[in-house]
Amino acid sequence: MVHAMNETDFIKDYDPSAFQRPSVAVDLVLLGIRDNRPAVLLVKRDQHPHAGRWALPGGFVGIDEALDAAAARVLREKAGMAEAHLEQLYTFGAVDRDPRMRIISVAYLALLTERAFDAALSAKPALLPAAVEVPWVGETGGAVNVLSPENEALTLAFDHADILTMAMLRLRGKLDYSDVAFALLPELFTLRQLQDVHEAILGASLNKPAFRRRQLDRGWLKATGAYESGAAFRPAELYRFQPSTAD
Amino acid sequence: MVHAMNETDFIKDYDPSAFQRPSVAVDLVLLGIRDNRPAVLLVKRDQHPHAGRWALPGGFVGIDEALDAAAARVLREKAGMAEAHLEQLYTFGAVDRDPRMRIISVAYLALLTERAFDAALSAKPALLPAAVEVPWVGETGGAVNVLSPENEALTLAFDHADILTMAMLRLRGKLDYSDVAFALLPELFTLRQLQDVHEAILGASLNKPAFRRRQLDRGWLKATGAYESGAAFRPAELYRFQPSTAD
DNA sequence: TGACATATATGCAAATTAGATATATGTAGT
DNA sequence: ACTACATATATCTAATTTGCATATATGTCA
Repeated sequence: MVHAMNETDFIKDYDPSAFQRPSVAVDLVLLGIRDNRPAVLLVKRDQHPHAGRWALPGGFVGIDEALDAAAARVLREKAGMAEAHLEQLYTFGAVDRDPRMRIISVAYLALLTERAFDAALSAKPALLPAAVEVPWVGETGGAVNVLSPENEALTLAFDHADILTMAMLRLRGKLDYSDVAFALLPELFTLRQLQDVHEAILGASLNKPAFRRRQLDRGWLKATGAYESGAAFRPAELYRFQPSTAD
Repeated sequence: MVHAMNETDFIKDYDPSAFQRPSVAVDLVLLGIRDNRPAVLLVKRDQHPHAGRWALPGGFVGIDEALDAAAARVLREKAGMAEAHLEQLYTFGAVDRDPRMRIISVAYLALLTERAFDAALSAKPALLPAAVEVPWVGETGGAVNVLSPENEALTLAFDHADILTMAMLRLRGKLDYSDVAFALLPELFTLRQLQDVHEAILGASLNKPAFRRRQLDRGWLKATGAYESGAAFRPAELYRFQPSTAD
């Protein structure tokens, strides 16, 4: 970034409220699948607004930091995680979403494998793994319910319930035309595991042969020839996600 | 918004760069269909970065202004338009997207009927109606080409070509599962007009009976019993968009 | 060795979609 | 008034996709 000019020289031409700028933050929906249910990692607020409530981990965007970089940094700092599927979700900019001051929040969706989810919990024991339920309302889904490990309903801080709702609906919407599901699975997985992930996100059960056919026809799955181990019955073949050559 | 506390009391606890905040702007993709092709309204930059280039109309977000409100204001001020379908698109936050200073831009997609598009042009003659082409690349689409009325290729200012590209791809993606197409049509329209809009956005031609069936089965169309006039052949029935009762 | 649980494969009916074709209905010209 | 014409609208059939049931395969474990 070029800071050669004196900012004030031109800011006034463009931005009458240049010295009353909103702050910009990123908030992360750290999503994984646990026990075949969607789960998010939350942090407990210990300060003024909504103190004691659970919230999405977030942080302010540095003046010389790209949005994606800020999201990656929060992922690193708050979840101790080097990498994860990270995609921008939506930007929340209601004036009073934070009672302290004007904060515009760019929400990101981070998809974690079960391993990564648990690793984050170990690295940051203060994180709460909360189950997420998305009721079926009018063909898509309604506002989410967030449940603590003890199955208590949680009220999230700020507008974080809205953010989480949007994350879940977005995930549902993208599920069958994109490759997001694979971000929730380990390198090698069985078709059953893939179906479990889909069912967890959709909150519905799917027809097995049809699901299998669709997935295989997609051309994204590469059979490894290896099989799962430890099963008390016939083991399933392990597949690997391989983005199609055309894309 | 509550400004009761002195901001500096708590900002420092949360934001180490509190006094070096990015500016937040909104940029609008004002999109309509002209001559069965997608078109956007652009403004000419007369100042420093990218002076002379065409850009998306935009404006800074006021400290006490919601993001959606800022977008609506820009729509009003820059396009002289009271209302239009307005939806948030994506937030662009690369550090060097503006060489002057750090500006995070929340892009909005505004869908205009042909009438509204022309009205904006009359109200603000400085606006340029530019045609947009989205080449088919790998199943979805590639970077857009923007053409002036004289068919010259235009290079947009800043990262506005990226914004426009995302707008077009988003529109394509939503076209057949959402009701966006109706935002581009007048109150009353024929099935042919609806199909024309779809074809313009997809950049492909569709099968007529199949399209007709799908649209009618959706339950969003209400036949009026009235027919178009002025056609030199059999006039088509006029339909009205009626959101389904379930949603 | 056989019960068992699940993976995998196959088959078929139902539903959806694509495409072609036929029919209807307005305008415009003679 | 009649006919050509262009397009709307309706109908029909084949192809494709999907849902679901059933059959077969293959591992563990008692």
